[in-house]
Amino acid sequence: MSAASPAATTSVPAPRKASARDRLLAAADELFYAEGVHTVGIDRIIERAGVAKASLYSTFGSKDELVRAYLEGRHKLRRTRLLAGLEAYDDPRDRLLGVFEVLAELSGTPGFRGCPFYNASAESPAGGPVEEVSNANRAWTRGLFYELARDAGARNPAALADQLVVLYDGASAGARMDKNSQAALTARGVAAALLAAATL
Amino acid sequence: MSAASPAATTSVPAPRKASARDRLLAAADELFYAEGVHTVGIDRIIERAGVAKASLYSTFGSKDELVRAYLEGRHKLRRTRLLAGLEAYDDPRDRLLGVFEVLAELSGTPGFRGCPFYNASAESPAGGPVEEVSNANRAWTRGLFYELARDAGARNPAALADQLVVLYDGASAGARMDKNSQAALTARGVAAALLAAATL
DNA sequence: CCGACACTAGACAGATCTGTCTGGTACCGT
DNA sequence: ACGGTACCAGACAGATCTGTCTAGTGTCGG
Repeated sequence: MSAASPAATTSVPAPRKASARDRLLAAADELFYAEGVHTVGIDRIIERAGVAKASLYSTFGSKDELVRAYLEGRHKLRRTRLLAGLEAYDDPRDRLLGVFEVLAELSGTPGFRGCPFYNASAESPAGGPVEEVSNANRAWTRGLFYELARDAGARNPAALADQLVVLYDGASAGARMDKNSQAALTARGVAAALLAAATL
Repeated sequence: MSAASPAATTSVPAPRKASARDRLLAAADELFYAEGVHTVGIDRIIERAGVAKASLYSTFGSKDELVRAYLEGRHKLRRTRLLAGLEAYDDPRDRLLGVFEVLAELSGTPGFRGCPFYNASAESPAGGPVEEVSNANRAWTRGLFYELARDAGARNPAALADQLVVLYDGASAGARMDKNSQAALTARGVAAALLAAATL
């Protein structure tokens, strides 16, 4: 340990500068999401990341695995963002509707282009890594809605979760296609009505 | 009418064999929808269509224009299928819900892969032909829901149409991602509840 | 000081993509 | 019989894609 010089340390975790891996993931995230995984070539990614091509292939092995890593990053980010957004609410009903508020905020930001999993899936063959991560993401979303529906006292939380998933998917797709975040608020309104009816 | 010899005629409209244009469109429709517009190359299309490359370029001019023609064909087909499906119902309420039944049937067929416009849009740059045709298709859908909502006696047909669009988008996306047409029936159920509430 | 390590720069191979061009065939109406 | 039209088969050009390989740089622990 010792360490005479200043900032001597960060013994294990953090390199002094963003690692090639992190810069690659950041560049892939921006470009893949904005333009599609198939449209964006390796060369564009390494150029934006300022990284050598050999580093990409020694780190990820193939473009497919970089795409998987990109989607896994999106999955993790989405979970933390959503859970953090729900912390603002105490009432179970507000927490459930809060999912749509997080989506409304997100879908109003300039670069919003819909669900990254659906987008990648639309241009990827079935059975690949994209489908795997997408399935995990969808299962997590449905589980979240199930728990929120149960906590809010829904009589049939599984049925309500199915309905909420439809609303969520529709709001995301609609906001993307119509370039307008209104769909998320519309979905929120419907969700509120469904919840009220499910807890009579 | 008449027709002495078998297949004697079809005077003007139909050539004795499917034209190169029609075979190209049929091949493009299958391949683009199943695998994505960017994944499928020109060579695969002309091979499946049994058509020379020169015929493709003299007919459509570019791949982009072939993609536009593919989506325009989908748009037209979707309109006729939907309107034909709604003819089965008289009651305005049934007609409105019939949209979701047509979707349920369609999303249960083997090759279903979600909305062709969304899928193409996910891998195409903004401002191109894909966006144009997509916008036309979405405007038509929303208009249809508006008319159905109005005919069914909704107090605020525009607001109800917005909700129905969200449900429709969500059902389509969910059926694609979960490989299961249940989402359309879930959406139908929600739509029925919304319609009931909107016509109290 | 030195060897391991992480990384950079870029040439290269091989495949694949869009789009063009040449040359030839079959059928059409006149 | 003939010119036009529609079409086919495939070579070709030029760009772009993924992935590999060589060679060199800088840094760090021991």
